Amino acid sequence: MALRAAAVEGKLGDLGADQIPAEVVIDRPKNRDHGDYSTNIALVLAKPAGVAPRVIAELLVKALSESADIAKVEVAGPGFLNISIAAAAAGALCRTILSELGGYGTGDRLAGTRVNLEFISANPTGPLHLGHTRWAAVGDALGRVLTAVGAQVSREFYINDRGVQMDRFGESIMAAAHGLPAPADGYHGAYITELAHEIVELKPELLQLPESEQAVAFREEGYVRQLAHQQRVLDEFGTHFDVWFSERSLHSSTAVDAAFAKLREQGHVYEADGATWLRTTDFGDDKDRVLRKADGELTYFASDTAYYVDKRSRGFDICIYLLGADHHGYVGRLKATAACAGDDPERNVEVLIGQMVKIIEGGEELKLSKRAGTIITLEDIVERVGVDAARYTLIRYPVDTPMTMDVDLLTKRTNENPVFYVQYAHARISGVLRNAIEVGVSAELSGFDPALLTHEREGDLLGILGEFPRVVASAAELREPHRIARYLEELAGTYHRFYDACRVLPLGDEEVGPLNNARAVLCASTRQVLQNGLALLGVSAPERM
RNA sequence: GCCCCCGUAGCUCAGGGGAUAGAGCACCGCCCUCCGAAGGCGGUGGCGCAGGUUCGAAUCCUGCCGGGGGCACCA
Repeated sequence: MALRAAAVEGKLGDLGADQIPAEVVIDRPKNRDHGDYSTNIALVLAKPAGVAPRVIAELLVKALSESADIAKVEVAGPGFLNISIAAAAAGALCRTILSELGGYGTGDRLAGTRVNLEFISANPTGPLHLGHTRWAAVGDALGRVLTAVGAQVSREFYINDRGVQMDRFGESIMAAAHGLPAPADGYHGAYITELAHEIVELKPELLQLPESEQAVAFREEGYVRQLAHQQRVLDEFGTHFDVWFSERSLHSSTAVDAAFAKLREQGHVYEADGATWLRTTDFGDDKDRVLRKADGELTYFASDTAYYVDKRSRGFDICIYLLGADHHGYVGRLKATAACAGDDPERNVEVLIGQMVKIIEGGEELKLSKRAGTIITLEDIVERVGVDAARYTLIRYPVDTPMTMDVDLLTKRTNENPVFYVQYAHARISGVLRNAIEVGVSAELSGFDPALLTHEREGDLLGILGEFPRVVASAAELREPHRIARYLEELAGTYHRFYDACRVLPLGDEEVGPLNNARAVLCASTRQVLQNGLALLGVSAPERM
């Protein structure tokens, strides 16, 4: 595709001269009649060149039609250039896919960029709920997508293991251990009693401790178990973290002091009313934030700030935060904090805000979890629909739109259910390829003749297979893993239509011919791309269903 | 009051300035003696409103209307 830029330069010398863009935007037209690819370059250049778009387009047509890979070039509408690729050139894509295998679709757009991806970051005081589950799926997929374009990604879970919530947690378990109801504003739910029983069984001596020590002891025991529980649940969900970062560790190390020193150095820290403040209003925040309260205690904001400074000191170029909609107020202060630390808030900090998730079953919204008492947990979801369906459907929507998970839909095995639609395509191809071996049709590249793939549906399939790398790149760039899912649905549909129209294996006692082989190669290529895409979502690609 | 998100088909939602705005469901009608019908094909039907930028706007900007969420020396 790059050949054209050179061709243009000489002929457009008329007026445009050297302001010809290095890259030309090439689209896949929605309408098949407009060729395999199209470009608006003539429309874009018309104004600066002072030449009618169609004149420029005609020049390009001449240059392009010299290529053997291009079957047809046409000027259409106001000056669009519609390009059709020769079958042989289009089919050669299968060679690329089947030699790159799992590497097909990856790129180097973010090579050398170090990304810190923080998500979920729940308190270790209870089970993970529906909102966390969305992040568990999306955050993990985003990590995979960023990695696929070359970024060095560290996934981090920030453990809020400090502060009054932890104390309430300890007190609640202690109360349960004594058979008492949870204190006001304490934690409820069956899991608290379970934790209490478990701890008492193992360490009955805790019950003899003085009350204040006892609450601390229960807090710590509960903390260890609840965190381990979250880790296990996430592990089973297929979401893995590189770093579990404890808020306490910020305070036991020199991180907080280091962060304060850095901020003072930049001149944005001041004292007022006995408290220590960060002047975030210097950078657009609506009010300054307290770092250390008048009573000497550090605020939660102080921890956040120290954590951010720590991330940057560990060498991350971009710190991505995935937060729930109820935290959108953080965006301003997070960016301002970065600015206070001397960073570029536009480049170094990115915040993705996730909207609410609802879950319905039998037409009714689910609100109760047996175990957690009130909230729907990650485990409740997995129990109902399984890991694949949960992950897929949570990733399938842009995070900034509220979404509803429909349990009944997700357990259906029809094309209403996008997870199964995509997985089914994979299983279907797997079945065809299994049969191919039996009847002696080869899906190997040796002897593959791409020029045989001339059917319209074959062309459609090749076209969409070729788009995969661009989809991955844009999903990474826009931090939108849902694009992968949408692409896979389109790919699956295109395959089903191909399958319907193009017989892969010979019928009855027909001889095996080169077209059978070529189509089998196309099937294998499609299966590979489905696998690669599903892998980016952390969803399995079953051989059979 | 200030801030964030969202208004696209009857429903659930896609759509990074491009040509005739897509998919699933729902409704009507088709396609299996043979590769997985867990599928495919055809029909019906839509960008909240008003301006602006542009050769071109669902997309970018402003205002309005309608819905959801958020404001802390809490965590």
